[in-house]
Amino acid sequence: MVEFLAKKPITNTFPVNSLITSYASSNTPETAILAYKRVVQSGFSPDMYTFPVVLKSCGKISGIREGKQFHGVIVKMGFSNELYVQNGLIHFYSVCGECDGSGRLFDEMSVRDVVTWNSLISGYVRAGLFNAGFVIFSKMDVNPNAATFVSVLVACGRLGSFGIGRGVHGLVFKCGFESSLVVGNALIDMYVKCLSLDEAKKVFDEISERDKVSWTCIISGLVQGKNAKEALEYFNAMQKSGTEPDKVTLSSVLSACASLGALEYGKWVHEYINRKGIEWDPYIGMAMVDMYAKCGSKELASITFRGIPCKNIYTWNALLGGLAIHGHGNEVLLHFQEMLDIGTKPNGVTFLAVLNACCHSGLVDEGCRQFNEMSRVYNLTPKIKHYGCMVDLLCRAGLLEEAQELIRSMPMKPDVLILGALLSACKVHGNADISKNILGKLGELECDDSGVYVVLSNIYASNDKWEDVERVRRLMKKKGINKFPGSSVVEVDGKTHEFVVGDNKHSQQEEVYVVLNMLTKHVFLRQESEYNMSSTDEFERKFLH
DNA sequence: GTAGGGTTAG
Repeated sequence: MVEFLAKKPITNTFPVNSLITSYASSNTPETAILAYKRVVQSGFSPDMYTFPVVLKSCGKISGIREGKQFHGVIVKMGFSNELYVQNGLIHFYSVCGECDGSGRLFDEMSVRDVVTWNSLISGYVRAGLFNAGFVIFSKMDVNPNAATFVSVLVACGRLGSFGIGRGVHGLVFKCGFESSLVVGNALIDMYVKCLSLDEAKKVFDEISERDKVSWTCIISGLVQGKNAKEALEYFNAMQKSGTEPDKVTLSSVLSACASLGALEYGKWVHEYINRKGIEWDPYIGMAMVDMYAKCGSKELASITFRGIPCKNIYTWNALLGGLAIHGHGNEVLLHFQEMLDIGTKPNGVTFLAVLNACCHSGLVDEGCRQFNEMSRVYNLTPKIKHYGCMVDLLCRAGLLEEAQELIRSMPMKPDVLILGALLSACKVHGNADISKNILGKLGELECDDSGVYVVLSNIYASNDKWEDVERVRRLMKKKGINKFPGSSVVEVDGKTHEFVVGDNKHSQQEEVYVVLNMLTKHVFLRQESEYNMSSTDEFERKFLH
C-alpha cells in the first residue's frame, strides 16, 4: 500500500496523514500504528498532524507502551508544544486511566483550550475519580461545551448523586446546551442512574430530537427500576417512531421480557436480531439465555446458549443460573465443570448458581465443597446471598447446628431471608428455643422496603405471633411504605396477569415470588447507596448553591 | 484538503 513511498522522499505529508487517519477511524485501529511504522521506515517524517491520530489509535487499543513511545518521539522531534499534539497526549493518558500522566502534561501547558480541559475531566471520570473531575470542572477558565457536560453528567450518574446532577442540569440550561442531543441523552442517563425515572422521562419528553440512545436510556432505566411493562410500552413507541433498536436496546428489552415472563415477545426479539443481522455478543447472548430460562423454557435456553458464537462469564452465568432455577442441580455442576475446563474464570454470580443448584438438589457435601473452593481456589469473598444459599442448604438437610454455626461465622448480619430459612427449619424439626431466639432477632431488623415487612409478617403469622403481625403492619402504615405494592406480571397463553402484594386473588406461592423480587431490589438499592458522599456534599455546597 | 474531547448495557 505504501511501497511507492520508498522511492522518493515525501514532501507533502497530507496523503500519508489522511491514510493513517482512515486506519485510525476503522474498526481495526492498530493498523494505523502499523501503517505509521511502515511509512517511517520508508523515510516519512511525521508532522504535527500525524501524532494526534496515532495517539488516538493507541488510546483505542489501550496501548500504553506504544503511546509512551510516541510521547518520547514527540518530545525528541520538538512537537511537545503544539496544542493539538498535547491534547492528543492528554486524551491518550486519560483513556488509559493514567491520570498522573495527563495531569502532569496539563500542568505544564501554557495554552489550554476546551478540549484540553475536557480530555482531563473525562480521564478522571473514567478512572472513577468523580470528585476530582468536579473540581477540575469548577476550575475551568474557558467556556464548557457539550462534551464537558457529558463527562460531568456521567460523573453525577456514576455517583448516583441526584443533587449534583440537578445542579449540573441547571448549568446546562444556563450555558444553552439543553437542545444538544448528546447532552440530552447524558441528562436522561444521569437521572436514570440517580433512580429519578420521573425526571428522566421529563427530559425525554422535552428534548427536541431523539435517537436510539435516548430511547435505550429510558427503556433500560425502566427495566432496572422494575417497571418492565412500561419499558415495553416505550419500546413499542420507539418502533412507531421509526428509530431502529440496536443490541444495547434489545438487551434491555429481553431483560424486560424475562421479568414479565413474556416468552412470545422474547422470541420475537430473537427473530428480529436474526432478521436484521445484528451481531451476537456475549451480553446479548446472556440476555437471550436468561430470558428463555426465566420464561420457563430450559430447552430454548440451552439451544440458544450452544449457538452463541462468543461466550464469556456472563453468558455462562445466564445458563447456569437458568438451569439452577429449574432445579437441574447435576446439569449445573456438569456445565460448571465444562466452563472451568475451557478456562473461563467463575465469579460470585457463578457460585450463586452453583450453590443454588446444590441447594435445590439436596447436594449437601458438594455445596459445602464448592462454598469452600470459592474463596480458597478462586479468591472470591462470599456475600450475604452465598451465605443465604448455604444456610438454606444446611437447614433443608436438617443440619441446624451447622447452619447456626455458619450464621455465627458470617462477617455480616444475617438478613430476613437467612433467619427465615433457619426459623422454618426449626419449626419442621420442632426446635422451640432457637425459634424464640430468631424471632427476637427479627424484631431488630430495620429497613424501608415493604417486601421485608411482608416476609416478616408472614413469618410471624405462621408462628402464631399475631401481636407481632399487627405490630409490623402498624409500622408499615406509619412509615407509609405500603403505598407502592410490588407487582409481578406473568404471561399465560399470550395474556399478561399482574400479581400485586396483598392481592388475595392469587396463591401464596405467587406472592412469595413477588416478595423475593422486591428483596432482590432492596439489596441492590442498598449496595448503590453505600458510596461515601461527604466530599461530594462539600462540592455541592461550594459550587452549586 | 490533514489533527484533539462527548451519550446507551450486561
